[in-house]
Amino acid sequence: MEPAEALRRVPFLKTLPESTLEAIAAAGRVKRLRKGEMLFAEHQKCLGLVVVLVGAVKVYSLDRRGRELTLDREGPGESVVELPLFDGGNYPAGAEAAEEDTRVFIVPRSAFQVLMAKHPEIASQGLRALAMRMRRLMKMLEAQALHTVQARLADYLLRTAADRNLFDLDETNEAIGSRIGTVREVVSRTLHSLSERGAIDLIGRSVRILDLPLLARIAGRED
Amino acid sequence: MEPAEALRRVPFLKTLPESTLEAIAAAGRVKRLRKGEMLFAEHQKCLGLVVVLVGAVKVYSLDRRGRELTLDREGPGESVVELPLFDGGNYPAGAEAAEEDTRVFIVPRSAFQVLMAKHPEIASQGLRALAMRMRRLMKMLEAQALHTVQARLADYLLRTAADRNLFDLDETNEAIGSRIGTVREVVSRTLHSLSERGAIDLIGRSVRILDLPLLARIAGRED
DNA sequence: GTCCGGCGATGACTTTTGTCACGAGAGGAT
DNA sequence: ATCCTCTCGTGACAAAAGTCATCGCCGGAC
Repeated sequence: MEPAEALRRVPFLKTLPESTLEAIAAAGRVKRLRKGEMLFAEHQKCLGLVVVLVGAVKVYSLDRRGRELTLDREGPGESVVELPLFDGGNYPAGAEAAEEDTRVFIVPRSAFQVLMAKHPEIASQGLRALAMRMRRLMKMLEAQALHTVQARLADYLLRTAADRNLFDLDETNEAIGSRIGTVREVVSRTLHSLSERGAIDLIGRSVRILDLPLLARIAGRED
Repeated sequence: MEPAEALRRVPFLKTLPESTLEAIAAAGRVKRLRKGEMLFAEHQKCLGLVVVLVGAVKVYSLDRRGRELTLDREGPGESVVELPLFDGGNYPAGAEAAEEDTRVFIVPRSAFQVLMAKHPEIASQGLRALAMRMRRLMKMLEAQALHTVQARLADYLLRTAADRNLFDLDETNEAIGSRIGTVREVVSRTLHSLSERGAIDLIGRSVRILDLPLLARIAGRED
């Protein structure tokens, strides 16, 4: 994906005139990363506006014993942790490439600030972008604090399924664990227990939803 | 506190000219609440800009079995859950008065939007306000997912202490539990275990920090 | 082909958290 | 004073989650 095109997809930039986007695209640079390579660490100073061009970036938080919580995963055309871009603070989490040969586009914060001063609509659109992230975060927090692993995993499955009835788990149990705040063994066991309860059918890495209402109930969805 | 004064304290409004604030103050109304009375429920439509005048408002999330997680507590001059104000969605959490005879000031969202259109600096200041909340939320999420109850409680104590060496717990164990994502019994026991480990001294409801480095270590603070 | 590394499954525990039940003290209301 | 109500503390369990160790499978590297 070309930088200018990627920028055009970013929700809080897409209203800008083409010429401005191209000017911005000229002010940034591309960075290539290998899978697992760090893009930035928690507490690090803001790199600027970071947009994924190719591959994916995983945003995560670590505890000191190395256990990891995946906060987000950004694909092409998505921007990575805008937070410090807006408030001038440091990164609240770390990020690394989640795929081989990931490419990101980086525009220094100073250039972005000039842009923001000139285009006040960026702020109001940025507000929406942050608000969306915030809602996701609140859901995650609520789930961590109030739901069991089984509920969180059921929810993960429902999200991954995206209305399909049959789908593959394309993340490892380890990665799923990191997303829902547990470890690989527990993911494995819990998947099997969901299967025993008749909510899903599990063949290898493919999942068939057998009882959608049950799964939704386990996930704690009120709808 | 007078409405105009309260508005003047809100971070994303304080840059506005006095006359504008007074106009806004004239467009809103005061609502009184008794302790425990609900201000709004999760999923409810946005009331508008809500600023606490007197007392305090607790923002919380509930699971279906009634267990509660306190997300925030806003005092006089603070605004309550601005999120839906900015993105037009519904409330992501519920809120109720945390003190007897709490008073809040409510400006309908439509009036706020007119204001925002006229004063673009509200958006950029609002961005900062949301960013701050988001950082708090990320910390909470990280703590829930990766830290034990003991660590979260130690962190709570450090925050409550605010550099003092001796202080009182002015929330009940139940309320503390709701803040750190557990239940009252566990708070009680964990306080005593912190005391046994020599980190604090516990006399009634007053806490003396005996070993600050230890407490910080238990809390998982890297500094 | 053979070896290795990554991944999943699982048994056997341990630790951490949550639940239930009960008793006791403090303090306000009548 | 005498109730009530709220809150804390605690024992006894139960349940949930995490840890450790092992095994088997698969697929890629050589």
